[in-house]
Amino acid sequence: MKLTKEQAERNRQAIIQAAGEMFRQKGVDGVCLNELMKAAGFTHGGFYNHFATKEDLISEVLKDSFSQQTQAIKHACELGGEDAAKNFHDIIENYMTAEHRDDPGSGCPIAAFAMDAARKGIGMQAAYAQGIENFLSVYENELSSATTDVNSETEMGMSAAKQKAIRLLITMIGGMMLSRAVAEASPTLSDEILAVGREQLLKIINS
Amino acid sequence: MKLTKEQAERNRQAIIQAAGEMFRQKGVDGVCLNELMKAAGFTHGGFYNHFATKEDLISEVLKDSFSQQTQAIKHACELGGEDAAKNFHDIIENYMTAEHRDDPGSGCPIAAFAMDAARKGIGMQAAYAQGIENFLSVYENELSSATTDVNSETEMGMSAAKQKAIRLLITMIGGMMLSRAVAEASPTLSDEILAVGREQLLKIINS
DNA sequence: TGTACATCAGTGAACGCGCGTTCACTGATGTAC
DNA sequence: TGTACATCAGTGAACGCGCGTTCACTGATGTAC
Repeated sequence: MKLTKEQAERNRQAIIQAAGEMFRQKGVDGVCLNELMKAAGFTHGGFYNHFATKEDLISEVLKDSFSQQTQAIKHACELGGEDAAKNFHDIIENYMTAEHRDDPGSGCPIAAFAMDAARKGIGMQAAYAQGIENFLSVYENELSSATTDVNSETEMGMSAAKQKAIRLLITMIGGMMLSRAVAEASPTLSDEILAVGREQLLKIINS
Repeated sequence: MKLTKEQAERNRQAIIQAAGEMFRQKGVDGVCLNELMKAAGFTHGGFYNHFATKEDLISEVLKDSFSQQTQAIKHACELGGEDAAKNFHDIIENYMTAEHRDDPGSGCPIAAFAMDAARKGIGMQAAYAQGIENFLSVYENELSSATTDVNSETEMGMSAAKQKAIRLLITMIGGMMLSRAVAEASPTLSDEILAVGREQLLKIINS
């Protein structure tokens, strides 16, 4: 039962899509190929028609997740128009929410894959680091268009825009991961972390 | 070859200690009982003389790691004396370093166990959340002793001290996890993240 | 205080299960003539 | 354009390995008399 090239490619994308959600929810080691293929609508043996190894799928998933996220941000910024401060405000209000916290599967890959990137092999970490670099330059660009003084060098040897971008990233990822880490056991604390994180992010934007 | 009660208890502590380091390095799923017991100096079969299950060990390790960390902070604050700003300055300079980043095994359990807490069962998350609550109240206490206005309520429904403590925690954990997540693939970016995180933390202390 | 017995931390082999991976097979698609 | 054959995505059983856990056994410690 060979399929058309187009159908085969759609199936491949379906596997990547399902893996993207499940890996973000449970981690790359928390998902076995059997349940993954079942979620994508296939039996597990067919996996190796599309990918050489699980490792191979993981790097495809990382590339895919990061490019989707970067595209989404760029798109939001273009839709939002010239007012960079308002664009960031919208991004933050979308990011630091209980909905995002409770649905990692369709959420931020930087928060979801940070631990796997730190612990898995250099291949995965390289894909992850590349994703972060791209993400940061989108932020930098948008920040640079907002004000003029952010283009100046700081005593830390990087542009003020990059510094601000990293500050935002640290706070988003730290807030999201911490609020997720206590979400079930201490829902109140989890909400407080989100609220403080959001307020801190707005402070950074307006600084 | 039964041992004295004292020796048996020392051996149990040796297992917890080894597990504490290895779990922080590789995650609780990244360490098998065989290598764990070998690292502690035993054969794997003896594990169940001390713990009912791996789960059981994990919660012992969490309790132990968090109490050690809390003790260390309290101790540092007492040694440092009354100057709370200087105490926090010291804590931050110790935390946001390449040494800490490159040695998670003897480092901060909040950063090391965040992902496992989010994804493993409610038991582990409860122990983790309790550890964070304790940690936050130590910070709150120290912050309250520093200034007077931090005791005021804010519009967010929590004390200014707690708000500040959460801000510090978010930035420490976000900065450490991110810098670890790219440490091998992008050492320059990893260092930049540490530097920006440190500067941001000092800014929070002095605000 | 000495003797006999129960306890229990340690050892190392074994079990059972889940996982990543392989394999023989199917049959529709795409290609060569 | 039609026919014959190679390709290849899918299926489901099987393999091999690693892991958590169990088990029979050992022998020094701790306890009961």
